[in-house]
This record gives sequence, structure tokens and C-alpha cells, in this order.
Amino acid sequence: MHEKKNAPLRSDAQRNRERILEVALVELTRAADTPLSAIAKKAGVGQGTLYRNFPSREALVLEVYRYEVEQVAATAAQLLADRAPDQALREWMDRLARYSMTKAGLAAAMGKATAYGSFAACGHGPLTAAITLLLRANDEAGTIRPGLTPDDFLLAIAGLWHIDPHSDWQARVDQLLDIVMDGLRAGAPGR
Amino acid sequence: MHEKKNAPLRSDAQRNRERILEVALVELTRAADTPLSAIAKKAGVGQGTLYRNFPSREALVLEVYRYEVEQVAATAAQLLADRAPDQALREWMDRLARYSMTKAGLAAAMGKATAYGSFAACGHGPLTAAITLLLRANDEAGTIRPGLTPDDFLLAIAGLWHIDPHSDWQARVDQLLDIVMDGLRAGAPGR
DNA sequence: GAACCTAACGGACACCTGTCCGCTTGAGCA
DNA sequence: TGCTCAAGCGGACAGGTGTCCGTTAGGTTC
Repeated sequence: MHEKKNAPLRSDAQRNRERILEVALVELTRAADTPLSAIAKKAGVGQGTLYRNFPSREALVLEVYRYEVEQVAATAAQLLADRAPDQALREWMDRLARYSMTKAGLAAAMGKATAYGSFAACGHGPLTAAITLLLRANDEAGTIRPGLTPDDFLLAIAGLWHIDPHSDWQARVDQLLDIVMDGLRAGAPGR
Repeated sequence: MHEKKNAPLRSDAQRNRERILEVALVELTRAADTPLSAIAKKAGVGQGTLYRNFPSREALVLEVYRYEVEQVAATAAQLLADRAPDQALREWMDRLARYSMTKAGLAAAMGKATAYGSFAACGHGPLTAAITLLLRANDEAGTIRPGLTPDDFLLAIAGLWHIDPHSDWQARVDQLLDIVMDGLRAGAPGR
């Protein structure tokens, strides 16, 4: 069983993939529920090609916004440098929420992606890494209950994916994250 | 604009509705993703009839398990009579989780139903009523933070709908509900 | 630059959801 | 019992997702 070592894509495949992402960004921003078939057509590729690159709608959305998501993930380290671990965690959750609500379809995709099985398994490293970082820092500072895994964390904030991004989400997000943050804090050993 | 006051269904319509529910219970229990068209066929009705009675898959699932859900809702009062408000709330959440995990497709349907807009608006009174009851009792006892609405509560436990009912859900549910419960408790004024 | 091999293509297809609309039939009334 | 008529029926259909498979064309080797 020979592994295909991190697949050096063929040149045309590479081009197709990028053209799909370009088109998808435009179309999904315009309407989050644009048919995938329409995106394939506009990108000038067959359905098969689109689905080979992105097995599901969620995979495509996540990839489209990957840069944004990676940015958010990257701020974790930054925030930890600037403030107390628990403050950093809370601020980070706020930013994650803000991005999810702002980018059309991202919240829904996150919800699907985190459903039924670990998010980590989906190969979306950056987010998991960021969460791990934040949790460890807080764990060491004794500001959260011990033994929390990234999966626990993602379940705790799952409510985010159920908030309508077209409504007054700010207040509901604040309330939810207050509850979650306090929940994570409870049982903390203290420093 | 004359309201049709709580629609006295025509006899054949009534029979069809019941036959659909019977078949749906069997089929959905066997496989949660049975095509609705298959259920319609087995029930001996057209697609149109099925969809007129149940506008969406979730509506059907929720109706199929309505009795069970109402049972859970009804235990809220019982639990409040037996124990301290916060104990009752926690125990109730456990039972809700257990039912959701146990009945195939129920968790997914709950997730969809609570997504994007208040659950209460969907006309599913019993659950909302039960939650309101529990929250009020806790509010009065000073065991939870003040000002919590049923919507806040549903967002907080949304993680439940993301746990795979086919996996070792018990441990994950416990962990999640511990976090949520502590989150709700935080900021409680005390008695 | 020709031949080969396989990654990648792309569109037809299978399947599902939800809607629409012409037809059927239960039920009240004379 | 026969008439009437709208509530209700049911299946065809539109629209979308995801799969399959015969065909095409990059890349490599000689």
C-alpha cells in the first residue's frame, strides 16, 4: 500500500482548482446557497472535477474561507502574548464568532464540519492547533477546568452555528460566549 | 380573511396522516435516512400528501417522536417537585440528551429545528414550556444567572445535536452538560 | 518527438427533496 | 338519493447533490 506522498498536483488540475476557488468566492459571497453545479459551470469545469477537489459543499466553503480562518487561528498566539490566558481565550472566541457571522455560509459550514466526529480528523489543523494552544495556556495558568479537549471546546461553542447571521447576532453571541466561558472556567484549580 | 379554526380534518385525511406516522416510525427507526418518498409509497399515499402534512423531514421526525418528547417535557414538573431546582435542571438535560441520542434521527432533527430562529416559533410548545418552567424555578431559587431565556438555553446545549449518536456519546454528553450547567450557574445571585 | 500510462476530466446519471396542478371524493344539503 | 364543491389526493416535475465511467491529455521515458 504505497502512500501517495502529498500529491504533487498535475498542472491543469492545479489551475482548475484555483479557478473553482476564485469563482466560488465570488458566487458564494453573492449568495451563500448558489448551486454547486452553477459554480462548476462558471468555472468551466465538469461536476466531477468540482466534487473531486471538494467532496461536499462544506469542504468547498471551508476552503474558500481558509485564508480567513487561518488568520483567526493565527491570532491565538498573538492574543496569548498580549493578555491573560482567559482574556485571550474569550477574545479569540469573539473573533471566531465575528468571522463566522460575517462570511456568508461559513457558520453553516462550520456546523456541518464539526458535526458527528472530531473536527481534527477532517484535516483542518490550524483551528484545532489554535484551540489546543489556548486551552493549554489556560490549563497551565489554572484558569479553566483541567482535561478539556478541543472537541469538548467545539461542542461547547456549537451554539454559534445555530445563530442566524442575518439577525441581531451580536447580543446572542455575547450571551452564549459568556455562558460558555464561565462553564469552562468552573472547576479551575486556580493558579 | 377567515381563519380555518383548528381544521377539523376530513376523515380520509386523518387516516392518511396516521398511516404515514405509523410507517414513518417503523422506517425511520430502521434507518434514519430513509427517503421520504419511500415512506410515502409504503404508506400508500402520494408525495404531495406527505408533504402537505409534514412540510419537511424535520417536521415529520419531530412529529413521529412527539409523544416521547412530550414525555420528557412533562418530567420537568415532576423533577422540580422531587429535588433542588439546579439538580432538576441538570437531570432534565440528561434525559433530553438520552432521548435525543437514542431515537434515530431525533438529534439531527432537533438541531435543524433549533437552527436559525427561535424554537418556540416553530409551535413546539411543550419543550419550550418545560424549559421556561425549569429556568424560572432556578431563577427564583437564585441558582442560575438571571435573565436567561429558553433561546439562550437551547443555544447553550446546541452541542448535543452535534454528537454522533452511534459513538460513545455518554462521556461526551456528560462533559458537555457539566460545562453548560456550570456556565448557567455562574453569576447566580445565590438564594 | 513518439509512445505510453495514468491522473484528471466532464457530463450523463441516479437519487432526493419539495412544489404544482388537474383530478377525485368525502360530506353537507335538499 | 342525488348534487355540489372545495378539501384533499397523488404523481409528474423542477432543481439540487453527489457518483460513475469512458475519454482526454499531462508528464515521463527512450
